[in-house]
Amino acid sequence: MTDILDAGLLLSWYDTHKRILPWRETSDPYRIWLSEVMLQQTQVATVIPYYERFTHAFPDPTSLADADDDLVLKMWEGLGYYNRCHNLIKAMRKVRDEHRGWVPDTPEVFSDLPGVGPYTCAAVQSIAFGHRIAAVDGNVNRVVTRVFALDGVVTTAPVKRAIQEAVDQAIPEDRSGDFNQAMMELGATVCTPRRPGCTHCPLRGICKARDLGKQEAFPVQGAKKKVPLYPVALAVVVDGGKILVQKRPSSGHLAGMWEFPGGRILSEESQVMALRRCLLEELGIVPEVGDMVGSVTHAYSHFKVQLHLYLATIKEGSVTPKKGQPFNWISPDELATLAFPTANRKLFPLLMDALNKVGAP
DNA sequence: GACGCGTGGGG
DNA sequence: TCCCCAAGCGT
Repeated sequence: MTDILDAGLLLSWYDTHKRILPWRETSDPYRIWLSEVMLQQTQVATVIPYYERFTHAFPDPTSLADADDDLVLKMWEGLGYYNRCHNLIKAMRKVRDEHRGWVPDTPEVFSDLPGVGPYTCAAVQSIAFGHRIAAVDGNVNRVVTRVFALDGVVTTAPVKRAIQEAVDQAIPEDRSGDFNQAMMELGATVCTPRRPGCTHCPLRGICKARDLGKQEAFPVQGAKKKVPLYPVALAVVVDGGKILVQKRPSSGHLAGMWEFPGGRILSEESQVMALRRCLLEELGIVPEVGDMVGSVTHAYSHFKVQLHLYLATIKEGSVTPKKGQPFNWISPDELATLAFPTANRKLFPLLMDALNKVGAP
């Protein structure tokens, strides 16, 4: 590799063009860490309100470590990738119990914490403590593959090595944190996936992709597989003005979130049949299935669901979850106090309409 | 190394 | 409407 990323150029561009962001107004390692976790696979505009609420409710690692898991998850509700939240809680408890409440200031110790991978370690340790470690995220991948016209699939080992080498060489002794942020800021605001602003890019003079007129051809992505669509039947089981909600297992998909009971509709099975089967299997109850509340579709990262929600009452049996999952009878008002996945939340307004109709004279 | 893991915005 | 993508990590 003949050319090298010019750190001076990037830093002076950053000084002039960086956005004002809440986590850039602090030097608190905890807040910088919190922002980096929230920003994983998540856009700045989405993160800002969550960051503000978290820092207000939990101003330091110990206050987050001492908080109730369900409250923290409720505050994370809607941000997605909920294992980030669970790992964050675990990490803060380790900080409280093993590091006297202080965020570790060495990469070796810090990277041992749950949810801290290579990127987050490099970002926090460089920005908060000045360690000279290059952070490679999606933005950096895009900038570097364009500057050097790296035409292999970006997720393959040789390309990853080349990217790492390029930033390792370029990162300066001074202002390593600002260098990392400059690379990401450039990727986020100028060297964008589509229609990059090459004419006002500080690297326009050395960018090979621009020379070739093929900026948008980089990075080369691997083949994506298309996601399946699963039909799902759910029930609002009503009893004496209360409705039944169930807590998901503490690991896996949507860990620890609350939801309406139900499950996948098998082929050859009607929605109502599926609902009867699932409620018997999961909860040991035979329902009387009533009116449909409504349907919504929702796309997760790796599949889509079509949710069909029905009103129901218990005809036989009492609720005894097969896997010992916690459940709760709540008033409709209390739905807002529990952490629900967005797919379930889409059903809330439909449910309120349905309950008003049933309850009205 | 591949896959599981959310959500909202933009084209 | 649908596809792509965004400051990744754990298994």
